[in-house]
Amino acid sequence: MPISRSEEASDESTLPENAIHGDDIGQQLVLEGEQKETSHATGVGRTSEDGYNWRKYGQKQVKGSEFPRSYYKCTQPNCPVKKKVERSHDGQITEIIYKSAHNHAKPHPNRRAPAPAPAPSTDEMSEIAEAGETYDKVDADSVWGNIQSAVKDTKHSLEWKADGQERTSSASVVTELSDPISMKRGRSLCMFESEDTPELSSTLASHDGDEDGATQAVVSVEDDAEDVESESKRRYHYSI
DNA sequence: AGCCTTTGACCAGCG
DNA sequence: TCGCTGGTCAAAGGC
Repeated sequence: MPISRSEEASDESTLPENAIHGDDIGQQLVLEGEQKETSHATGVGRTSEDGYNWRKYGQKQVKGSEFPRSYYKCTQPNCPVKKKVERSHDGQITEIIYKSAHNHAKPHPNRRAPAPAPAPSTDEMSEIAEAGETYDKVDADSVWGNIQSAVKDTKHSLEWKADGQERTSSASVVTELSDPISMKRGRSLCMFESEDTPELSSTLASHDGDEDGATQAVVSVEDDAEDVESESKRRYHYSI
């Protein structure tokens, strides 16, 4: 069931750029909430959790987990990014694995694509190109570099009986900054690392052998169901 | 009309 | 070599 989170919107708007800058080899990981990603149809609202647009291209029941894993691709034309998402029966995301890095800027929240035209192509380009400085501009809009929004909704913890590994999941938040820039930004904003971030374990693995510069970011969302209330807190003090 | 989700089948890697 | 598993493709249907 779709939990209607209040907002994807807010997510998006609040969730800013976890973008990475293009070539970086980036490593990024983002944790998303669990909103249903797509409101469907053409239009706005397809951006999900991390602000990018994703298209689901497959789903499969994997062995270790009792929940199916979904496969998504970034809809941006030349963006190689893919992500695997596992979610529990209530729609809560239990794990997200990103592969590769976006080579484009994050689409604007209310806009589908970066607008091909006229305008400014500089915007996104510049972000990619000179992230550092441009960020400032961008910042105006979105302010922080890359945080992830969290997951919320923890209803119960489920047990992953997997083969041996057990994990309770429900959701939690993970904040991870891998980009220097973001780091910097994060720091200046003092937002991450909420003191109450429960246990979130995130693993980041970069394989550089895989595909050129391919990266994989694994985000495991585990958490204590009991923290439900901390959710709000968890929302990271995002304050500008 | 366009794009997305769903779902079964196919393919490749590994033990 | 065979079987298993994970990942991707592609057709059909929906919004």
